[in-house]
Amino acid sequence: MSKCGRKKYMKTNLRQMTMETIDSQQDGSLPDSVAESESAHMQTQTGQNSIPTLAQVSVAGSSTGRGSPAVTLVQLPSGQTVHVQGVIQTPQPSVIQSPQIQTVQVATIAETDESAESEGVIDSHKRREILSRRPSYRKILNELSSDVPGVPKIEEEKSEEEGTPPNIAAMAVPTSIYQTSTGQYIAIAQGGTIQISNPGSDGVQGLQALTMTNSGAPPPGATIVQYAAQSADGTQQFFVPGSQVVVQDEETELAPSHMAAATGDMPTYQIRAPTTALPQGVVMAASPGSLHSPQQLAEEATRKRELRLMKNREAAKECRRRKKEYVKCLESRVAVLEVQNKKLIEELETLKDICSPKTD
DNA sequence: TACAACTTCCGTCAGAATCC
DNA sequence: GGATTCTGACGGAAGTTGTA
Repeated sequence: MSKCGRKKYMKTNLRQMTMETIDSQQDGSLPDSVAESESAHMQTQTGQNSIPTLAQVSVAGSSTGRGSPAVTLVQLPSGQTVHVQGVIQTPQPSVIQSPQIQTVQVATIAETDESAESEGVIDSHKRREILSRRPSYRKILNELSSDVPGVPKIEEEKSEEEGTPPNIAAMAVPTSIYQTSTGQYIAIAQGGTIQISNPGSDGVQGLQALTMTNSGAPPPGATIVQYAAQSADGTQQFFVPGSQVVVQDEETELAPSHMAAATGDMPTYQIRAPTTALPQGVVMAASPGSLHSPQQLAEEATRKRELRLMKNREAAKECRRRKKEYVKCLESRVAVLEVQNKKLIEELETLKDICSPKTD
């Protein structure tokens, strides 16, 4: 198969995967692609028939009760036990009872990527909240919820909650917040203080502050800070207003007149003038009023393009991450619905046995 | 071991969606 | 209505897997 053919195959596969994920709610089986990638979550497809899948999953209902997130233990045919924590809807204990509203996570016990999975469980609700902030995803999630009576719609978000990294919320009100490709947050405060926050650490401890001491006010309009994950010499650097470069260097080569802050275990940051060509993906901010020659205009256009490309690069990464999250959500929903379907069938059989007169 | 088929990830572009 | 963000589509690179 040619490369082009492969691309088409992949795209077709992706569409099929999405459709099959939805269709599988009807036939009770997971698509191969999903089952393969999500075998750690719940792999229930064991045959071609649609019914056997339902019959080979045993449920040890360990619901924690009304109002709290229920976790259902599911025994798979292979002996593997999985925790099924409600994502969208919990398996209904009875057709008579009203549905309970929950969120869903499927986690596997004793998995090799246990840490990643448990992290997904912990952050699932948070991520769903993040997803719900986007109107497009809010719509999708609402469509998912609309299938199930009793599942609440996602309400409109409060504007003050949007876009603020949790670790920076308690600090001085910054004018700009940027997230690096390594997950760090960089906040530029009004006074020129640069705050660097590691999201994994405590909100206060993860913050590092740099107070810019360089003389001269930055040119008006130069408010963009760009970050390069790693330059060729192994340092991290980003750019601040005033056509200067803040470089993180593991070796503490201090530049006394420009050094802002480097004490203790903190990484060293230096404010330098950019002496070489900018690394890929890094652009400088310039004041619109400072452009004079056509060459400068061309450079400005190039910088704008680089900035746009870098933003789009990050946006694409985030988009792909959200898409994966969305697919996982669908897969989790399939798993929960399968369990629910099995219980309903069992209950139906029980009722049939009770109600039907014996013909002996 | 070489090779093809396949998978996964990434950057970019273009258009849609959303924001202000 | 322009600016910004999001996302589908495309193509390339690198890794994995099965096979002769």
